[in-house]
Amino acid sequence: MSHSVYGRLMSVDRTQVLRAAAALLTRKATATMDEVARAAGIGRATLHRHFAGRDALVRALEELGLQELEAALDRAGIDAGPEDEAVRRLVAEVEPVAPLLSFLVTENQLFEGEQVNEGWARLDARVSALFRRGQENGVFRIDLTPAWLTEAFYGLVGSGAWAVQDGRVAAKDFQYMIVELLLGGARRSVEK
Amino acid sequence: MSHSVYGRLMSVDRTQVLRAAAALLTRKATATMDEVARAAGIGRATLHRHFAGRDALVRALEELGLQELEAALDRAGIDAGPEDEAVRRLVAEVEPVAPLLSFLVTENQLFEGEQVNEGWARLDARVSALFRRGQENGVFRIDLTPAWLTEAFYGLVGSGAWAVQDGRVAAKDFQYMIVELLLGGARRSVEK
DNA sequence: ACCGAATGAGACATCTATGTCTCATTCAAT
DNA sequence: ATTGAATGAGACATAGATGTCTCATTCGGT
Repeated sequence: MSHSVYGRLMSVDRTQVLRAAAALLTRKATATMDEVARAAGIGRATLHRHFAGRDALVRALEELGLQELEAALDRAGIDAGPEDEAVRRLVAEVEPVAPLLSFLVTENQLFEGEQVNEGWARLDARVSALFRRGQENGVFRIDLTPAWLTEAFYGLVGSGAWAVQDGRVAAKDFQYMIVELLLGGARRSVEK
Repeated sequence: MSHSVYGRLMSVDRTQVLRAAAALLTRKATATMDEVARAAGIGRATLHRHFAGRDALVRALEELGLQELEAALDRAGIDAGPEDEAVRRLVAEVEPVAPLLSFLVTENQLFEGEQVNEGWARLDARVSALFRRGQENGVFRIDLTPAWLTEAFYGLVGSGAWAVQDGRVAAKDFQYMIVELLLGGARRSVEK
Protein backbone atom coordinates (compact mmCIF):
# COMPACT_ATOMS: atom_id res chain seq x y z
CA MET A 1 0.00 0.00 0.00
CA SER A 2 1.66 3.17 -1.16
CA HIS A 3 -1.08 5.57 -0.32
CA SER A 4 -0.34 8.74 1.57
CA VAL A 5 -2.66 8.99 4.53
CA TYR A 6 -3.18 12.71 4.82
CA GLY A 7 -1.47 15.82 3.59
CA ARG A 8 2.05 14.95 4.63
CA LEU A 9 4.77 15.24 2.08
CA MET A 10 3.75 15.37 -1.54
CA SER A 11 5.84 16.41 -4.46
CA VAL A 12 2.71 16.98 -6.48
CA ASP A 13 0.47 19.82 -5.49
CA ARG A 14 -3.05 18.58 -5.97
CA THR A 15 -4.48 22.04 -6.47
CA GLN A 16 -1.83 22.90 -8.99
CA VAL A 17 -2.70 19.79 -10.98
CA LEU A 18 -6.33 20.75 -10.85
CA ARG A 19 -5.57 24.19 -12.16
CA ALA A 20 -3.60 22.78 -15.04
CA ALA A 21 -6.42 20.34 -15.76
CA ALA A 22 -8.91 23.17 -15.68
CA ALA A 23 -6.81 25.26 -18.03
CA LEU A 24 -6.65 22.41 -20.53
CA LEU A 25 -10.13 20.94 -20.25
CA THR A 26 -11.49 24.45 -20.48
CA ARG A 27 -10.08 24.74 -23.97
CA LYS A 28 -10.44 21.11 -25.02
CA ALA A 29 -13.18 19.39 -23.07
CA THR A 30 -12.38 15.99 -24.59
CA ALA A 31 -8.72 15.99 -23.56
CA THR A 32 -7.32 12.61 -22.55
CA MET A 33 -6.12 11.71 -19.09
CA ASP A 34 -2.71 11.45 -20.67
CA GLU A 35 -2.99 14.95 -22.10
CA VAL A 36 -4.14 16.27 -18.75
CA ALA A 37 -1.18 14.62 -17.07
CA ARG A 38 1.30 16.07 -19.53
CA ALA A 39 -0.36 19.48 -19.25
CA ALA A 40 0.15 19.27 -15.51
CA GLY A 41 3.73 18.20 -16.06
CA ILE A 42 3.31 14.84 -14.36
CA GLY A 43 3.06 11.22 -15.45
CA ARG A 44 -0.20 9.54 -16.17
CA ALA A 45 0.35 7.04 -13.38
CA THR A 46 0.81 9.85 -10.90
CA LEU A 47 -2.35 11.51 -12.11
CA HIS A 48 -4.18 8.26 -11.45
CA ARG A 49 -2.64 8.03 -8.00
CA HIS A 50 -4.21 11.35 -7.09
CA PHE A 51 -7.50 10.98 -8.91
CA ALA A 52 -9.06 7.55 -9.20
CA GLY A 53 -10.26 8.25 -12.73
CA ARG A 54 -11.67 10.76 -15.09
CA ASP A 55 -14.90 11.04 -13.18
CA ALA A 56 -13.02 11.66 -9.97
CA LEU A 57 -10.96 14.31 -11.70
CA VAL A 58 -14.00 16.09 -13.04
CA ARG A 59 -15.70 15.87 -9.70
CA ALA A 60 -12.62 17.35 -8.04
CA LEU A 61 -12.67 20.12 -10.63
CA GLU A 62 -16.29 20.65 -9.81
CA GLU A 63 -15.45 21.04 -6.14
CA LEU A 64 -12.64 23.42 -6.94
CA GLY A 65 -14.86 25.46 -9.18
CA LEU A 66 -17.62 25.58 -6.62
CA GLN A 67 -15.21 26.65 -3.92
CA GLU A 68 -13.82 29.43 -6.06
CA LEU A 69 -17.27 30.53 -7.08
CA GLU A 70 -18.46 30.60 -3.51
CA ALA A 71 -15.35 32.57 -2.64
CA ALA A 72 -16.08 34.96 -5.48
CA LEU A 73 -19.61 35.37 -4.21
CA ASP A 74 -18.25 36.13 -0.76
CA ARG A 75 -15.70 38.65 -1.98
CA ALA A 76 -18.27 40.36 -4.14
CA GLY A 77 -20.38 40.97 -1.06
CA ILE A 78 -23.60 40.44 -2.93
CA ASP A 79 -25.68 40.84 0.19
CA ALA A 80 -24.88 44.49 0.61
CA GLY A 81 -25.78 47.67 -1.19
CA PRO A 82 -27.44 48.31 -4.54
CA GLU A 83 -28.03 45.07 -6.39
CA ASP A 84 -26.86 46.31 -9.75
CA GLU A 85 -23.55 47.26 -8.23
CA ALA A 86 -23.43 43.87 -6.58
CA VAL A 87 -23.84 42.23 -9.97
CA ARG A 88 -21.02 44.38 -11.27
CA ARG A 89 -18.73 43.25 -8.47
CA LEU A 90 -19.86 39.67 -8.94
CA VAL A 91 -18.92 39.61 -12.59
CA ALA A 92 -15.56 41.12 -11.75
CA GLU A 93 -14.86 38.48 -9.13
CA VAL A 94 -16.12 35.65 -11.28
CA GLU A 95 -13.99 36.54 -14.30
CA PRO A 96 -10.96 34.43 -13.32
CA VAL A 97 -13.19 31.39 -12.85
CA ALA A 98 -15.25 32.01 -15.97
CA PRO A 99 -13.65 29.37 -18.21
CA LEU A 100 -13.90 26.74 -15.51
CA LEU A 101 -17.48 27.71 -14.83
CA SER A 102 -18.27 27.37 -18.51
CA PHE A 103 -16.66 23.95 -18.63
CA LEU A 104 -18.54 22.69 -15.60
CA VAL A 105 -21.88 24.00 -16.78
CA THR A 106 -21.44 22.19 -20.08
CA GLU A 107 -20.20 19.07 -18.32
CA ASN A 108 -23.22 19.12 -16.05
CA GLN A 109 -25.53 19.16 -19.02
CA LEU A 110 -24.10 15.82 -20.09
CA PHE A 111 -25.44 14.20 -16.97
CA GLU A 112 -28.87 14.43 -18.51
CA GLY A 113 -31.43 14.09 -15.77
CA GLU A 114 -29.17 12.75 -13.05
CA GLN A 115 -29.03 14.37 -9.66
CA VAL A 116 -27.38 17.74 -9.57
CA ASN A 117 -24.59 18.37 -7.13
CA GLU A 118 -26.06 20.19 -4.19
CA GLY A 119 -23.23 22.67 -4.39
CA TRP A 120 -24.73 23.98 -7.60
CA ALA A 121 -28.10 24.29 -5.96
CA ARG A 122 -26.59 26.42 -3.19
CA LEU A 123 -24.80 28.58 -5.75
CA ASP A 124 -27.94 29.00 -7.81
CA ALA A 125 -29.81 29.95 -4.69
CA ARG A 126 -27.34 32.67 -3.78
CA VAL A 127 -27.24 34.20 -7.24
CA SER A 128 -30.96 33.87 -7.62
CA ALA A 129 -31.50 35.53 -4.26
CA LEU A 130 -29.47 38.50 -5.41
CA PHE A 131 -31.69 39.02 -8.40
CA ARG A 132 -34.82 38.51 -6.34
CA ARG A 133 -33.69 41.06 -3.81
CA GLY A 134 -32.97 43.45 -6.62
CA GLN A 135 -36.50 43.01 -7.86
CA GLU A 136 -37.96 43.62 -4.43
CA ASN A 137 -35.94 46.78 -4.10
CA GLY A 138 -37.06 48.04 -7.48
CA VAL A 139 -33.64 47.80 -9.05
CA PHE A 140 -34.41 44.93 -11.43
CA ARG A 141 -37.42 44.33 -13.62
CA ILE A 142 -39.94 41.94 -12.21
CA ASP A 143 -41.02 40.45 -15.54
CA LEU A 144 -37.83 38.42 -15.80
CA THR A 145 -37.71 35.62 -13.26
CA PRO A 146 -34.72 35.31 -10.93
CA ALA A 147 -34.19 31.78 -12.25
CA TRP A 148 -33.86 33.08 -15.78
CA LEU A 149 -31.62 35.96 -14.76
CA THR A 150 -29.40 33.45 -13.01
CA GLU A 151 -29.33 31.22 -16.05
CA ALA A 152 -28.62 34.19 -18.29
CA PHE A 153 -25.81 35.23 -15.98
CA TYR A 154 -24.14 31.85 -16.39
CA GLY A 155 -24.73 31.89 -20.12
CA LEU A 156 -23.28 35.36 -20.64
CA VAL A 157 -20.26 34.62 -18.49
CA GLY A 158 -19.65 31.47 -20.52
CA SER A 159 -20.13 33.27 -23.81
CA GLY A 160 -17.80 35.99 -22.64
CA ALA A 161 -15.14 33.49 -21.67
CA TRP A 162 -15.28 31.84 -25.07
CA ALA A 163 -15.36 35.13 -26.90
CA VAL A 164 -12.23 36.22 -25.10
CA GLN A 165 -10.54 32.89 -25.66
CA ASP A 166 -11.26 33.08 -29.38
CA GLY A 167 -10.14 36.67 -29.56
CA ARG A 168 -13.54 37.99 -30.57
CA VAL A 169 -13.63 40.17 -27.48
CA ALA A 170 -10.68 41.86 -25.80
CA ALA A 171 -9.93 40.46 -22.36
CA LYS A 172 -10.07 43.92 -20.84
CA ASP A 173 -13.64 44.33 -22.04
CA PHE A 174 -14.88 41.09 -20.50
CA GLN A 175 -16.49 42.62 -17.44
CA TYR A 176 -17.90 45.63 -19.17
CA MET A 177 -19.50 43.69 -22.02
CA ILE A 178 -21.14 41.21 -19.72
CA VAL A 179 -22.33 43.59 -17.07
CA GLU A 180 -23.62 46.17 -19.51
CA LEU A 181 -25.54 43.64 -21.54
CA LEU A 182 -26.87 41.84 -18.52
CA LEU A 183 -28.00 44.98 -16.75
CA GLY A 184 -28.75 47.39 -19.54
CA GLY A 185 -29.35 45.31 -22.64
CA ALA A 186 -28.56 46.18 -26.22
CA ARG A 187 -31.22 48.78 -26.80
CA ARG A 188 -30.18 52.37 -26.65
CA SER A 189 -33.34 54.24 -25.86
CA VAL A 190 -35.58 52.53 -23.38
CA GLU A 191 -39.26 53.21 -23.36
CA LYS A 192 -40.22 51.07 -20.39
CA MET B 1 -21.98 -2.28 -53.40
CA SER B 2 -25.33 -1.58 -51.82
CA HIS B 3 -25.25 2.15 -52.07
CA SER B 4 -28.22 4.05 -53.41
CA VAL B 5 -27.10 6.45 -56.09
CA TYR B 6 -29.45 9.35 -55.61
CA GLY B 7 -32.77 9.96 -54.00
CA ARG B 8 -34.61 7.03 -55.43
CA LEU B 9 -36.47 4.75 -53.12
CA MET B 10 -35.49 4.86 -49.51
CA SER B 11 -37.37 3.49 -46.59
CA VAL B 12 -35.36 5.66 -44.28
CA ASP B 13 -35.89 9.38 -44.48
CA ARG B 14 -32.51 10.95 -44.01
CA THR B 15 -33.91 14.20 -42.68
CA GLN B 16 -36.13 12.36 -40.24
CA VAL B 17 -33.14 10.48 -38.90
CA LEU B 18 -31.27 13.74 -38.53
CA ARG B 19 -34.13 15.25 -36.60
CA ALA B 20 -34.24 12.30 -34.24
CA ALA B 21 -30.47 12.50 -33.82
CA ALA B 22 -30.74 16.20 -33.09
CA ALA B 23 -33.45 15.62 -30.54
CA LEU B 24 -31.31 13.07 -28.72
CA LEU B 25 -27.87 14.62 -29.02
CA THR B 26 -29.36 17.90 -27.95
CA ARG B 27 -30.21 16.36 -24.60
CA LYS B 28 -27.29 13.96 -24.33
CA ALA B 29 -24.34 15.13 -26.37
CA THR B 30 -22.37 11.95 -25.69
CA ALA B 31 -25.04 9.60 -26.98
CA THR B 32 -23.74 6.53 -28.79
CA MET B 33 -24.27 5.78 -32.44
CA ASP B 34 -26.33 2.86 -31.22
CA GLU B 35 -28.46 5.13 -29.08
CA VAL B 36 -28.91 7.52 -31.97
CA ALA B 37 -29.96 4.65 -34.18
CA ARG B 38 -32.51 3.38 -31.68
CA ALA B 39 -33.78 6.91 -31.10
CA ALA B 40 -34.34 7.17 -34.83
CA GLY B 41 -36.04 3.80 -34.81
CA ILE B 42 -33.52 2.18 -37.13
CA GLY B 43 -30.67 -0.29 -36.81
CA ARG B 44 -27.13 0.75 -36.18
CA ALA B 45 -26.02 -0.76 -39.48
CA THR B 46 -28.56 1.31 -41.35
CA LEU B 47 -27.43 4.43 -39.58
CA HIS B 48 -23.90 3.69 -40.76
CA ARG B 49 -25.15 3.15 -44.29
CA HIS B 50 -26.49 6.69 -44.34
CA PHE B 51 -23.74 8.39 -42.39
CA ALA B 52 -20.21 7.12 -42.72
CA GLY B 53 -19.50 7.72 -39.04
CA ARG B 54 -20.08 9.92 -36.09
CA ASP B 55 -18.19 12.78 -37.64
CA ALA B 56 -20.26 12.55 -40.76
CA LEU B 57 -23.41 12.52 -38.68
CA VAL B 58 -22.40 15.59 -36.75
CA ARG B 59 -21.37 17.35 -39.92
CA ALA B 60 -24.73 16.52 -41.45
CA LEU B 61 -26.40 17.88 -38.34
CA GLU B 62 -24.32 20.98 -38.73
CA GLU B 63 -25.51 21.41 -42.28
CA LEU B 64 -29.09 20.88 -41.23
CA GLY B 65 -28.75 23.35 -38.42
CA LEU B 66 -27.13 25.93 -40.64
CA GLN B 67 -29.84 25.53 -43.26
CA GLU B 68 -32.58 25.96 -40.68
CA LEU B 69 -30.83 28.93 -39.15
CA GLU B 70 -30.37 30.59 -42.52
CA ALA B 71 -34.02 29.91 -43.22
CA ALA B 72 -34.94 31.44 -39.85
CA LEU B 73 -32.86 34.48 -40.71
CA ASP B 74 -34.66 34.76 -44.02
CA ARG B 75 -38.11 34.40 -42.53
CA ALA B 76 -37.32 36.94 -39.83
CA GLY B 77 -36.56 39.50 -42.51
CA ILE B 78 -33.74 41.00 -40.50
CA ASP B 79 -32.85 43.41 -43.26
CA ALA B 80 -36.03 45.41 -42.95
CA GLY B 81 -37.47 47.78 -40.41
CA PRO B 82 -36.44 48.70 -36.90
CA GLU B 83 -33.57 46.52 -35.73
CA ASP B 84 -34.97 45.80 -32.29
CA GLU B 85 -38.11 44.44 -33.89
CA ALA B 86 -35.93 42.42 -36.22
CA VAL B 87 -34.18 40.87 -33.23
CA ARG B 88 -37.56 40.05 -31.78
CA ARG B 89 -38.63 38.28 -34.96
CA LEU B 90 -35.28 36.56 -35.17
CA VAL B 91 -35.55 35.06 -31.72
CA ALA B 92 -39.06 33.90 -32.51
CA GLU B 93 -37.93 32.18 -35.69
CA VAL B 94 -34.86 30.69 -34.09
CA GLU B 95 -36.70 29.15 -31.16
CA PRO B 96 -37.44 25.79 -32.83
CA VAL B 97 -33.77 25.40 -33.74
CA ALA B 98 -32.48 26.61 -30.40
CA PRO B 99 -31.53 23.23 -28.91
CA LEU B 100 -29.75 22.19 -32.08
CA LEU B 101 -27.98 25.52 -32.22
CA SER B 102 -26.84 25.07 -28.65
CA PHE B 103 -25.54 21.60 -29.40
CA LEU B 104 -23.62 22.71 -32.46
CA VAL B 105 -22.09 25.70 -30.74
CA THR B 106 -20.82 23.47 -27.95
CA GLU B 107 -19.67 20.87 -30.44
CA ASN B 108 -17.78 23.51 -32.38
CA GLN B 109 -15.91 24.55 -29.29
CA LEU B 110 -14.47 21.04 -29.07
CA PHE B 111 -12.66 21.56 -32.34
CA GLU B 112 -10.28 23.80 -30.49
CA GLY B 113 -8.48 25.94 -33.01
CA GLU B 114 -9.40 24.04 -36.14
CA GLN B 115 -10.94 25.74 -39.11
CA VAL B 116 -14.48 26.90 -38.60
CA ASN B 117 -17.12 25.89 -41.08
CA GLU B 118 -17.63 28.78 -43.43
CA GLY B 119 -21.35 28.42 -42.93
CA TRP B 120 -20.92 29.69 -39.40
CA ALA B 121 -18.93 32.62 -40.64
CA ARG B 122 -21.75 33.58 -42.99
CA LEU B 123 -24.29 33.24 -40.21
CA ASP B 124 -22.19 35.29 -37.84
CA ALA B 125 -21.83 37.92 -40.50
CA ARG B 126 -25.57 38.21 -41.01
CA VAL B 127 -26.40 38.45 -37.31
CA SER B 128 -23.51 40.76 -36.68
CA ALA B 129 -24.61 42.98 -39.55
CA LEU B 130 -28.03 43.30 -37.97
CA PHE B 131 -26.55 44.60 -34.74
CA ARG B 132 -24.19 46.89 -36.58
CA ARG B 133 -27.00 48.37 -38.59
CA GLY B 134 -28.94 48.87 -35.40
CA GLN B 135 -26.03 50.80 -33.99
CA GLU B 136 -25.74 52.96 -37.06
CA ASN B 137 -29.42 53.75 -36.88
CA GLY B 138 -29.22 54.69 -33.24
CA VAL B 139 -31.31 51.77 -32.05
CA PHE B 140 -28.54 49.86 -30.29
CA ARG B 141 -25.77 51.10 -28.02
CA ILE B 142 -22.44 51.57 -29.67
CA ASP B 143 -20.34 50.60 -26.68
CA LEU B 144 -21.13 46.91 -27.12
CA THR B 145 -19.47 45.48 -30.22
CA PRO B 146 -21.57 43.67 -32.82
CA ALA B 147 -19.33 40.63 -32.34
CA TRP B 148 -20.16 40.52 -28.67
CA LEU B 149 -23.86 41.10 -29.23
CA THR B 150 -23.82 38.21 -31.68
CA GLU B 151 -22.02 36.01 -29.21
CA ALA B 152 -24.40 37.01 -26.45
CA PHE B 153 -27.32 36.24 -28.73
CA TYR B 154 -26.07 32.69 -29.22
CA GLY B 155 -25.36 32.34 -25.53
CA LEU B 156 -28.75 33.52 -24.41
CA VAL B 157 -30.57 31.36 -26.93
CA GLY B 158 -28.59 28.38 -25.69
CA SER B 159 -29.22 29.22 -22.06
CA GLY B 160 -32.88 29.66 -22.83
CA ALA B 161 -33.07 26.30 -24.55
CA TRP B 162 -31.51 24.55 -21.57
CA ALA B 163 -33.60 26.44 -19.08
CA VAL B 164 -36.74 25.37 -20.89
CA GLN B 165 -35.52 21.80 -21.21
CA ASP B 166 -34.83 21.62 -17.49
CA GLY B 167 -38.12 23.22 -16.65
CA ARG B 168 -36.57 26.30 -15.08
CA VAL B 169 -38.31 28.49 -17.61
CA ALA B 170 -41.73 27.93 -19.15
CA ALA B 171 -41.58 27.19 -22.85
CA LYS B 172 -44.06 29.95 -23.58
CA ASP B 173 -41.72 32.50 -21.98
CA PHE B 174 -38.70 31.50 -24.08
CA GLN B 175 -38.94 34.34 -26.59
CA TYR B 176 -39.90 36.99 -24.11
CA MET B 177 -37.16 36.19 -21.62
CA ILE B 178 -34.46 36.16 -24.24
CA VAL B 179 -35.56 39.20 -26.18
CA GLU B 180 -36.25 41.32 -23.15
CA LEU B 181 -32.92 40.53 -21.55
CA LEU B 182 -31.00 40.90 -24.76
CA LEU B 183 -32.58 44.20 -25.70
CA GLY B 184 -33.49 45.76 -22.38
CA GLY B 185 -31.31 44.11 -19.77
CA ALA B 186 -32.17 43.37 -16.18
CA ARG B 187 -32.10 46.88 -14.81
CA ARG B 188 -35.37 48.60 -14.26
CA SER B 189 -34.47 52.26 -14.27
CA VAL B 190 -31.86 53.19 -16.77
CA GLU B 191 -29.64 56.23 -16.33
CA LYS B 192 -27.70 56.04 -19.57
C1' DA C 1 25.38 9.30 2.88
C1' DC C 2 21.24 6.75 3.71
C1' DC C 3 16.39 5.57 3.57
C1' DG C 4 11.86 5.63 2.20
C1' DA C 5 8.23 7.82 -0.10
C1' DA C 6 6.75 9.47 -4.45
C1' DT C 7 7.44 9.70 -9.13
C1' DG C 8 7.96 8.55 -14.35
C1' DA C 9 7.96 5.39 -17.85
C1' DG C 10 6.12 1.75 -19.80
C1' DA C 11 3.93 -2.88 -20.12
C1' DC C 12 -0.43 -4.98 -19.80
C1' DA C 13 -5.32 -6.19 -19.64
C1' DT C 14 -9.85 -4.34 -20.17
C1' DC C 15 -13.62 -1.88 -21.85
C1' DT C 16 -16.34 0.73 -24.82
C1' DA C 17 -17.53 2.68 -29.08
C1' DT C 18 -16.66 2.38 -33.74
C1' DG C 19 -16.68 0.60 -38.32
C1' DT C 20 -17.23 -3.48 -41.42
C1' DC C 21 -19.29 -7.47 -42.90
C1' DT C 22 -22.66 -11.30 -43.51
C1' DC C 23 -27.12 -13.13 -43.89
C1' DA C 24 -31.88 -13.73 -43.33
C1' DT C 25 -36.02 -10.95 -43.73
C1' DT C 26 -39.08 -7.41 -45.17
C1' DC C 27 -41.26 -4.65 -48.40
C1' DA C 28 -42.40 -2.10 -52.50
C1' DA C 29 -42.66 -2.25 -57.39
C1' DT C 30 -43.73 -4.97 -61.16
C1' DA D 1 -45.97 -14.35 -57.13
C1' DT D 2 -41.41 -12.66 -58.14
C1' DT D 3 -37.53 -9.80 -57.80
C1' DG D 4 -34.28 -6.75 -55.93
C1' DA D 5 -33.21 -3.13 -52.95
C1' DA D 6 -33.04 -1.87 -48.21
C1' DT D 7 -33.23 -3.13 -43.65
C1' DG D 8 -32.30 -5.38 -38.83
C1' DA D 9 -29.70 -8.25 -36.09
C1' DG D 10 -25.64 -9.77 -34.85
C1' DA D 11 -20.78 -11.38 -35.38
C1' DC D 12 -16.28 -9.61 -35.82
C1' DA D 13 -12.08 -6.85 -35.84
C1' DT D 14 -10.17 -2.46 -34.55
C1' DA D 15 -8.93 1.65 -32.17
C1' DG D 16 -8.56 4.57 -28.34
C1' DA D 17 -8.83 5.47 -23.61
C1' DT D 18 -8.84 3.74 -19.14
C1' DG D 19 -7.19 1.55 -15.04
C1' DT D 20 -3.62 -1.44 -12.86
C1' DC D 21 0.79 -2.98 -12.07
C1' DT D 22 5.92 -3.25 -11.96
C1' DC D 23 10.33 -1.38 -11.57
C1' DA D 24 14.00 1.75 -11.79
C1' DT D 25 14.90 6.47 -10.46
C1' DT D 26 14.56 10.72 -8.12
C1' DC D 27 14.26 13.55 -4.26
C1' DG D 28 13.50 15.25 0.38
C1' DG D 29 14.27 14.44 5.24
C1' DT D 30 17.16 12.57 8.64
